[in-house]
Formats: sequence, structure tokens, C-alpha cells
Amino acid sequence: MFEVFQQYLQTKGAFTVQELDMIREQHFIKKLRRRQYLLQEGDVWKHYAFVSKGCLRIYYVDEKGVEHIMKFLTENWWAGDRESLLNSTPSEYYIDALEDAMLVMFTKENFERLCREIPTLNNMVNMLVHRSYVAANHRIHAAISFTTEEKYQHFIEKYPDLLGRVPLHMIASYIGVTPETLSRVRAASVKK
Amino acid sequence: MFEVFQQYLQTKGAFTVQELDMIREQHFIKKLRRRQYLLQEGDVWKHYAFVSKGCLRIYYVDEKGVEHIMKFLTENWWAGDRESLLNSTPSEYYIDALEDAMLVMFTKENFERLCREIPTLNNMVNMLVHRSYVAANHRIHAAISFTTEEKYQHFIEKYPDLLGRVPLHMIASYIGVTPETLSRVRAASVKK
DNA sequence: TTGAAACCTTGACAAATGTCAAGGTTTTTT
DNA sequence: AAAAAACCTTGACATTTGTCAAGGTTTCAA
Repeated sequence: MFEVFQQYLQTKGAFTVQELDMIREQHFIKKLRRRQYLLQEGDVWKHYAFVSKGCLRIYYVDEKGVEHIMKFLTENWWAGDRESLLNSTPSEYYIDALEDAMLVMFTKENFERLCREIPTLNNMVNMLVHRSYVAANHRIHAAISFTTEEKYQHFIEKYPDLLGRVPLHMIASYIGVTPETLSRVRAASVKK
Repeated sequence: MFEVFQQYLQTKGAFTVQELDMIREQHFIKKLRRRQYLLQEGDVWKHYAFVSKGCLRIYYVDEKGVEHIMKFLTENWWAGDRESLLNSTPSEYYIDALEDAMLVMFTKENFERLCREIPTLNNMVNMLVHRSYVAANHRIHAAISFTTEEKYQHFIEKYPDLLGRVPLHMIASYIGVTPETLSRVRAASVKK
């Protein structure tokens, strides 16, 4: 399973064989069954976790008990709660597996030591956060100015593989509408 | 004007006197009049810009000609378009001054050279992006699960100084509703 | 200083979305 | 294989929001 992660690394930077070995030495594998939690509200997240197989979601539950999905996490994405990791504060989020999944993981201490020892890795992480920030701004853009239909179209263009892989009511949650509304918008756009 | 920026730097990291001098040498000051543009759609953003005085906004204009405000930028914030800066692509955004403003600026080349020479500065920037990412996630959280009233309350709790400093219709734009809706929601919450 | 522009609110009505309930299908679990 | 749970859609109705129009105030610029 580490091979998937190694391939990912090689697309992100010019790592030497020695560096890849150093990284391999620190990793461990976590298998998750469908519906199993990786993180629960109140936990402090202290890892770096790369999804090598499967699909997860990160979500929170509001005061009324409604779930709101922040993100779907599939192959070649990182899972976790950066805020909890950065500030060592209890997470507001849950992460669970929508399909059986396989993660390449590191403890915070080990991974951050590797970052200090391997500048290429450090640069990769900084670039990753940078790009995540840009992507988050695109999501804000969509949230404040798109119609529901546009949000849905945008979603399936951006994540075509997720349509069919995750239930529609979760896509509705991700774009911020009720399942009924998404169902009606889909029915209306088929007609056109 | 550099003093405001220097004070900011000193709260963010332990810079030596020499390092602060190196930074000072590269900076230049830009004054903006109210309504003046700092960036227009189509431009490639190639600077780092720190707001030492005044208030700006970053926004885009949709196909219907409606403006959507991504962010207000006041004292001690950074102005610019990270996406355009990172990828050297034309910006989708406009930045203009809502009040006369004063910016401490650097060219991309100079600032990034300083980052290579001064690790403390580099760490500061990475931390900044990291925190911006976390803040963007909070905004997504609000956008997909808050009612209009909650979005407005959240806004004035988070940015109490901006209420009174920027027009309400721009706050409406920021939270993603029409000015009329915000006006009604405000009227309704006074009654309670 | 005076006219113009920007700003905020309100009303009336249309459109979009949420809520609650029901039913049929598919998937999962026992 | 049968029962249970999850999933998706639709209808009816209430609520929220958008749109268009108008009017009064404040702010800005010539």
C-alpha cells in the first residue's frame, strides 16, 4: 500500500531514494471498514493520513442534529483536521469511511520531523496547504453566488467520479441544500 | 508607514534587527485613494501587499454583472490574489479601496528572495496561509449551514469594526444574499 | 453649495427552498 | 431468503428569498 503513496510523492517532488526510505520507515497502514470512524468530534487529531484506497467524508453535526459534509476524501487526498492538528484543539468534525478504505499514516511528530529533515517534503506540504486554500476560495465563490443547479453542475464537473460513488443526499449536504431540493433541481434540469 | 508592518512582523516571529533591515530595504509604499483599484480582472498579481491603513475589498463580477465580495481587507491584513500569484494566471478578481489606504508592498521576486534568506519570514508566510485555509473552512461552514440571520450575526461578531465602516449592501454581498434580504432580516431581529 | 449618486428600507408579488409525509426501490444485514 | 435500513422521489404547503419599484435620507463631487 505504501507504493500508492510513493507514486504520489514522486509526482509532487524530486525525492531521492534515501528520502523515500526515510519516509517509508515511519509510515503505518490503517484499514477502515465502511462506516468506521477515523476521527470523532472532541478528539484531537495528531496524524497525517493519506488515502490510498476508498472514500471517506469529513462532516460536522449542527445543533439540530443535521450533518453537513465539508469534504469527500478519495484516493490521493489527505484526510484529517488541519485546524485541530495545528492548534491541538478538539475537533468539531467527524471523519468516517463511506467505503472500506486504506490509509498511509504518520504520527504528527514523525511526519513533522521528516519535514524538517527533507526540505522537498516540507515544500510539498506547504504547496498542498496553499492549493487547498485556493480550492477553499473556489468553494466560497460557488457558495455565495451560484444557484443550486449551478452548484450541482459544478460539483459533478469537478468530481465526476463521486457521482455514483456517494449517495445524492450527501452531495446535497456538501452543496448546502436539502435532499428534496437537490432531487427537484435534478428532475428540472433533465427536462431541459 | 513601515513601522506598522514592522510591529506586525514582531508579533509573528523573532526577527533580528538585521533581518528587519533587509526587509525594510525591499519595501515600497503605495497610497490608494477611495475607489482606486489595486488589481483588476485580467491582471496577473505579482506582489505581496500589507495593509497598514484603510480598508479594501476583493470581489468578482458574475455573468449578470453582480458583484460578489470575497473579503474585506483592513489594517494588518494582506491584500492580493494568491491564486494569481501562485500560478501566474490572470486574476478573476478586483481589489479596490473603500477608504483611502496605505500599503506596504514588495515585488514577488524580492519578497520570495527574502523568504529564502530569512527562514523566520518563510515560516510566517506558511503559517499565514495555513491559518487562512482554516479561516476559509469556517466561512464554508457558515455558508452551507447557517441561516441568513446567523450569517449576519456571525459576521458582526467576527468583524465588529466593519459594521459601520462598510455599507450594509456589501456585507449582504459577503454573506451571499441581496441587500433587501439583509435589510429585512435585520429588521426582524431587532423586534426580538 | 447644490445637484447627483449612493445608500437603506419597505411593499407587492414571484420564485426558490424547506418541511413533513408517504411510497417505492435498492442495498445491507441478519 | 427475509427483514431492516438506506435511498430517492414526489406532493402539499409554509417559509424564505429574490425581483422590481418607490421613496427618503445621507454622502459625495463638481
